[in-house]
Amino acid sequence: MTAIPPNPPADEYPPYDPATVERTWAARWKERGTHKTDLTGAKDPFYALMMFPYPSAEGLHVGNLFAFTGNDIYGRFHRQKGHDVFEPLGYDAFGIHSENFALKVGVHPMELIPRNIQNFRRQLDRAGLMVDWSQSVDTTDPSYYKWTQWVFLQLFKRGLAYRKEAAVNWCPSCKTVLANEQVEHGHCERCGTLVELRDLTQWFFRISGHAPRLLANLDTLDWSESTKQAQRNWIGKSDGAELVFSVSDTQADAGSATVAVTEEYAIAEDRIRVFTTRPDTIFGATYLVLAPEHPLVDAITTAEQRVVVEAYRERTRKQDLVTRKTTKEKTGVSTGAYAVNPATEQLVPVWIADYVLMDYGTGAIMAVPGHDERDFAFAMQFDLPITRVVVRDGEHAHHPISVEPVLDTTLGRLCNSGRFDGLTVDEGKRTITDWLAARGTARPVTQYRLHDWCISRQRYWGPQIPIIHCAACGPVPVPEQDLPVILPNIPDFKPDDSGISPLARHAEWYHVACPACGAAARRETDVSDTFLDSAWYFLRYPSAHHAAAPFDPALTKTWLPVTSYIGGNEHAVLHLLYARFITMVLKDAGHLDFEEPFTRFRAHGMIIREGAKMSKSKGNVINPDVYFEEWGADAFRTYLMFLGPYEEGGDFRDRGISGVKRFLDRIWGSVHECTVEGTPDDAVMRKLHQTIKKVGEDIPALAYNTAIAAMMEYVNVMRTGERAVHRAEVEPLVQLVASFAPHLGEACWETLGHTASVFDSGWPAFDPKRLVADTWECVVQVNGKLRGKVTLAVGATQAAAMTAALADATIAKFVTGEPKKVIFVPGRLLNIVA
RNA sequence: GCCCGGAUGGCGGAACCGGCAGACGCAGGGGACUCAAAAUCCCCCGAGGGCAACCUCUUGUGGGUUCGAUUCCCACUCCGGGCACCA
Repeated sequence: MTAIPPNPPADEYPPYDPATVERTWAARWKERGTHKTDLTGAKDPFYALMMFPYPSAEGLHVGNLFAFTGNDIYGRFHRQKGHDVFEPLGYDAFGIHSENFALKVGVHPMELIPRNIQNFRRQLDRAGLMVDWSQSVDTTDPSYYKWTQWVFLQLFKRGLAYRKEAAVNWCPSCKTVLANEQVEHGHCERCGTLVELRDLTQWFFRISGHAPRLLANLDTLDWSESTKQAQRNWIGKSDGAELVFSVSDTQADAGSATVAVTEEYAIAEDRIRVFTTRPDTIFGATYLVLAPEHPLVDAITTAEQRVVVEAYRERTRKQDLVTRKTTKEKTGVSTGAYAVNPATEQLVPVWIADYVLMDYGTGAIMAVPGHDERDFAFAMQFDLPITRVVVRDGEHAHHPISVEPVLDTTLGRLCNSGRFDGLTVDEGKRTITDWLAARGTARPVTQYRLHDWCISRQRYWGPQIPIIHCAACGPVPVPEQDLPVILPNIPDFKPDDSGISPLARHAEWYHVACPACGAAARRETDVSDTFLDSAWYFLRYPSAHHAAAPFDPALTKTWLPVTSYIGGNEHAVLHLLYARFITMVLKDAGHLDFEEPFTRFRAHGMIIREGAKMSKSKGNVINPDVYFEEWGADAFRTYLMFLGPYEEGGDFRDRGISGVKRFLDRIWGSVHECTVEGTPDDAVMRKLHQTIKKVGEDIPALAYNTAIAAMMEYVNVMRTGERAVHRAEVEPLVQLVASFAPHLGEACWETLGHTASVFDSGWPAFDPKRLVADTWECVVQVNGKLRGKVTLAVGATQAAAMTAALADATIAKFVTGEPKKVIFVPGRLLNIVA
């Protein structure tokens, strides 16, 4: 055992005290304007965007901090790499969430929100983010929502904003309409209340028309695959055909259909259009089913049947999903009407059932019970004919009725399909669609699941939809020069069950002259969805002080589209889809010259705590203030980045921070103790060059946890025992660690004698020649099993390796006789196969 | 049901393009320094066997390809996320 030299005198330099260091540097950054970006003079603009927070009363969530820190490191790194980095942040402060909280605590949102923002700002300042606060946005500021209203008008002008009476999602607790995206499994995303359908006149954005572009562009974007996949699922493309069945007024005598045709029919429309992805199975379509809300239903049902149908409609309105999803049993009613299958020209009965949905396709389906699970269950229930029209190769082709539907027909061939027998499914789809199209009873159709975006909210806390309703002129846009429509400060902002915004109660605001004809008119009282506020905020940051337009053309050209966007995947189908849509529309309107706002997007993971999701009820919510206080922002930031892969998140454990704090302590110590005497150690310098390379590769890949591990490894090598650290060994390390622990980075950089910011010091270069030693350790395997190691010179031949290996007795004893085969991978291993 | 991820020590997690499984950190054990404690520094730390040199087993399960598999292929189990009576 070697003697351990005594500890160096600890009082020769100040100990690492995060509170002092962080206070000092926060003040200096402010003083020196370190975080201000030269927006007009930037040569190499790099827009590092993070999703702006909703300033809740609870204060900054550790999830926010995790997200922002990851973005901050990315931004600081690119600044060191020589880019002009712009890292803005603002507040998404409108919306139901804020309003509900204001109602709960009985404080007006106009009072509450500025208070919350102030608290957020205090916490954000403590976190050491490189945010340029001179370019912030607050969605509730009239200078911001003026332009949100302007965006609405751009859509209105292009016919992309329209009003219609529709069954919309109504949350009886929040007392407002919700977008489809805000309904989760039939429940309100915010409060969990069962959502009802209500018929109301609402404003919609025609996003569905953009579905093909929104889908196709995804292939060109550098985004997290999971996010792109979520958008693809949500847009929901299906290729198929629309087929036409004519309704027959002839009494049918078709085999198993026993329902008599009543005399009451007054058929308004004599054709039923259905959408199918399987036109090849048309010969197996033995009945039709209409959704209860289908416009033809009333015309072909008796009063008696309508009672049943009404019950189905009621169930749909109430979103009775428990009944709908747990019972496999199908409910339906026969109408007694018949339609003509365009392929077989047979009469098929028309049914009404609530397993067919009005808001997808045409609200009517052709049922192919031989090959669809739901149709099969329905046919069994009501004794409807089942025909098999696809058969797998080698199977019997003529089952009269199959006992079970044949679902996987991807490899099959058509049967019972007249002259199309023997075609594959894919051939059948094409050939049959063409054949029917020639007869005028089919056309190829692509369906999308994406619905138009309902943007009206019957609430108070949002930007007014800038429309004036005039009896003579209809809905008239508020002239652009009259924007913004200012949100009045009213005390009674609580919504009621009427479905009308509280603002309607304020006559002085509500009544207004029509901008077109001057007649008495009334203001639109709905506000727009919060997601409209956030659908364009990234366009505003560079132009935050621009009064004449929402975004300055020159600045927009310099800074957009966004270089890098980092945020949570919970916004994969809400915010991220809407932002793409709005950008596309603004491009089409000539206001932008790009149509995709975010060149690169990465979804970060989620932080859980001790294996469980953080929640107030579990009491395991992290208050960042406590950790800032106890460990310092730098250690807290670094720990958040260390606890798992950034894109996956990780498990927060209080005790884990101590390791990171120790790591920062050791850097502090090395910087203060380092010497310029002597020369740096070769092996240490080799490790340093390897570390520079590794960290420089890991940060752009968001592999922060392994970047930190690599720096820790280096510190272990550099500071082993009590060896004297050379200045050249530690100086580049300060540059590497600075983006993780920015206050410490600056302080150490200053200690090393620099006067400018470490973030303007560049990124250290590594020398490829210094990455490798002149010998390497060769792993020796015998029959694939590790049996030993030998040290070889770089460039050693296989023969030299063999000689060295066989000289080792432990290895040699496993080699019996002449080897059959030898695998030698220079730099890696030698495998002797006996 | 369909589409994405994922499963590795007591714990969080590493592992380039198929080449030493368990880097880094936490927790744990031992030691140095100290009157003592903290801090700091050093050593050990997947399981089993052996006095030891060493040996055997081990990356959710079962197969396969390969000189060699955490990594590739096939089948399956479980967990997380998206979509879902979507025709």
